[in-house]
Amino acid sequence: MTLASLEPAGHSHLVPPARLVDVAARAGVSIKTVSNVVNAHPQVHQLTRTRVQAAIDELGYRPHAIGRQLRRGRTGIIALAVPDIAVPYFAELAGHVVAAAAQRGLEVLVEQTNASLETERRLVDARDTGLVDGLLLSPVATTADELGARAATTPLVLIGEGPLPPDVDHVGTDDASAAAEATRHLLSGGRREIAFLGGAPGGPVATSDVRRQGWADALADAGRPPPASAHLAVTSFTGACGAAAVADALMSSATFDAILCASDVLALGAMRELARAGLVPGRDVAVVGWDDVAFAAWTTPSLTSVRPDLEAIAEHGLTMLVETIDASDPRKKPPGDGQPCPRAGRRVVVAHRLVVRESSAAAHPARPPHLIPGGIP
Amino acid sequence: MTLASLEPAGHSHLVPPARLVDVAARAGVSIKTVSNVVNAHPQVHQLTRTRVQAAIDELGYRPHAIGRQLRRGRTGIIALAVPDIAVPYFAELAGHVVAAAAQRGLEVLVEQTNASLETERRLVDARDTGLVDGLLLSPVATTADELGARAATTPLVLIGEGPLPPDVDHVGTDDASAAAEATRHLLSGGRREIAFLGGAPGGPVATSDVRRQGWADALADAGRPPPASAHLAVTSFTGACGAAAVADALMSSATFDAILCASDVLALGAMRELARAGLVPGRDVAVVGWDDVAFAAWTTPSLTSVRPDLEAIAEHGLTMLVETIDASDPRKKPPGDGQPCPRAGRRVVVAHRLVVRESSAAAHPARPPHLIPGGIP
DNA sequence: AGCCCGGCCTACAACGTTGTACGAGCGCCT
DNA sequence: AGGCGCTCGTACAACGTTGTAGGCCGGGCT
Repeated sequence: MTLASLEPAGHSHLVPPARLVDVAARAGVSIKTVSNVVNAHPQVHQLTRTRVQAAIDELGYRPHAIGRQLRRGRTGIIALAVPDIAVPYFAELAGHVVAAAAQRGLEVLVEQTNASLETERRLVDARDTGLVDGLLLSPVATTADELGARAATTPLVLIGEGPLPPDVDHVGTDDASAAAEATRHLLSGGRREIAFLGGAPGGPVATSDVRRQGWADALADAGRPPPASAHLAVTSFTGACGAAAVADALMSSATFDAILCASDVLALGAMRELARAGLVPGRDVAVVGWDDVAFAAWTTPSLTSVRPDLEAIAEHGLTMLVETIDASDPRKKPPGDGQPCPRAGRRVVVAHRLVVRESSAAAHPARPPHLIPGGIP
Repeated sequence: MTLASLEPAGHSHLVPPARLVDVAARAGVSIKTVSNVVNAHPQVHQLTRTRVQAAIDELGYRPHAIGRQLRRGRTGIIALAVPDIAVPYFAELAGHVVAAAAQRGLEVLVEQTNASLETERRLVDARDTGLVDGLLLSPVATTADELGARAATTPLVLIGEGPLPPDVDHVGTDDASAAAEATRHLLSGGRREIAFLGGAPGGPVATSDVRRQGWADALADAGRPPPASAHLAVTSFTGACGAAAVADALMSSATFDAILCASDVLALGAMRELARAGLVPGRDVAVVGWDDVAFAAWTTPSLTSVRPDLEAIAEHGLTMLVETIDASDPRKKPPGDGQPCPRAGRRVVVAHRLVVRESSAAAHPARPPHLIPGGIP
């Protein structure tokens, strides 16, 4: 054994990485035996195993992912497609998806659709085949509609709300119930004129429609169906749009003492605009956000928000996706192929929770809630 | 031509996708000719090209990414490794990286290191070879130190601040200057006791050290070197830690009329704690954040913040990475190999800008700045 | 002694693509 | 008419891995 043979795995980039054939030559066995050692196949004698392992360590051999993928027909990579990874909600979702994927030994490729139909179609059509094993897609409404007709060339699970096609797997929360729950919370706090801030009805952001419906239903149930002026519409889920919509509403002399917002970012913009108009959010106007992103707990006043169980969404979405991938693998024959292929159009509804904070304090408190010491839940 | 041959590319998942050999058979040419058509090689007769293209369209052929990658020795995928993609700063960074990568026809694999040394080492050591062409890494300090010694098996560019090894490419902002600039801004607004809120000195988050130094230097230059009590230390960059550190400082009767924070999230927690203690952020205590993430413009008061040019970081980081990838490709010989390989230890410093908002208003204004109408920049 | 069987290892052939080298056909020039 | 060069297309061999089928060898059985 030479000294050179003992140098650590880290080698200059001029030395090409070791392959199976290199290890095989050094250990004096066939490449298949090395492969068997690497993959912990039992059919290798203990002595041989030790010798091969030594060669592997000496050469710093690492399996080459691409060769392996080509042979196995799997990449171990799934794609996560969201409109914009910089949006806090999608970033937090991605965090959970990446973590859940890592637990399963999968890698996550992030795609940004910019809520563009064309981009989403391209992803679903899987222009380059085989790059990813499956796709986790947060679709805009129109694409979701299409998906029923279009056959996906790659396993697919949808994330989010809206009118979804019946034959594609999907995981999300029950947003209508959540919106109704948030609305009832505001009513029970003595709020009487509750506005809804979100995407325009029938717009590209279907999420808003479902939440808006839950809000309208809850108000109708309470005997106070909302007037048209209580719908505050935005074109995108940004602080600027939230503030602008509230500014418009204040200008048009619409009256409200609470706002249910379709996202925390919108809520933040709304609270800012209220303050700018001399109204104290949480006292004069209650505000409820959606998503419960990290900053919601630390605004002033802190933001009441609907918190979807993102971990469960990631977990169930990934589980379904992996099941579909396994089932669609043409190489592996289904062991018990009796069951009629459960992989079409499953719906998983995960939990949500209304996290109550200062921004939705009961009407007319003794002191402005955002100044009450110890007010943090 | 049968009817079936005209059916669109979207096929059932039971039909295996078309390969080059299928197209070749249908067009009556060799697979290499099909390959030449797909890759737009000029050596194909126009007539043949048309015939092959027809066969491609009829079969809905898409190149198989893995086979291609194996042959070419490239995957077209780069990894972006950040401590936590859910943190707004890293999410926004990722957004720019993904966008810049898409422009270059590259895909981005997101890895979360959880600021763990072990995870970062694993990524740099490239356990599986060949999966990604290169790595964009936002390291914790200790790993960065190691990188000089450890030979990376994959092209590598570092993002961020701190004591970085001299022989690895790096892109970031001049945080010391930015901190000094922010400090001078506070001084010029009449602030006298300026605290710094960030990671503990010498801690794992090297970013804090550089910013802290710039702050301390600026104060020293102004003849007011900061006392030890002006260092507010956190263990992680969360709203909770920011609030707790400020609470501690208020309790210990440290005096300050301004806080320079190492991140916007910390600043948000700090502002909340100030408000809870009855102090109005932006009036009684000025607050400056860092990163200028999306929510900074919409808090109340809106947050003055140091905005690094994330787009430039993504752009330059990716450019360097692609250059290194190209240079380290063993198959392609350097055309003019005269220059001595520029791919080691380059430093790129991108611009930053102090975005002044309400939270750093001048001391003792006539009215609380957060109530001034039209106060939004 | 001959046979079978199980343990251990190897040869071969894919997975789908593309660079290299060469060959067939054709027109043009001498 | 024969040789030359050009255009277009093909055969082959990789890239690195792993499933399948089969081979060799020793021990236990008849």
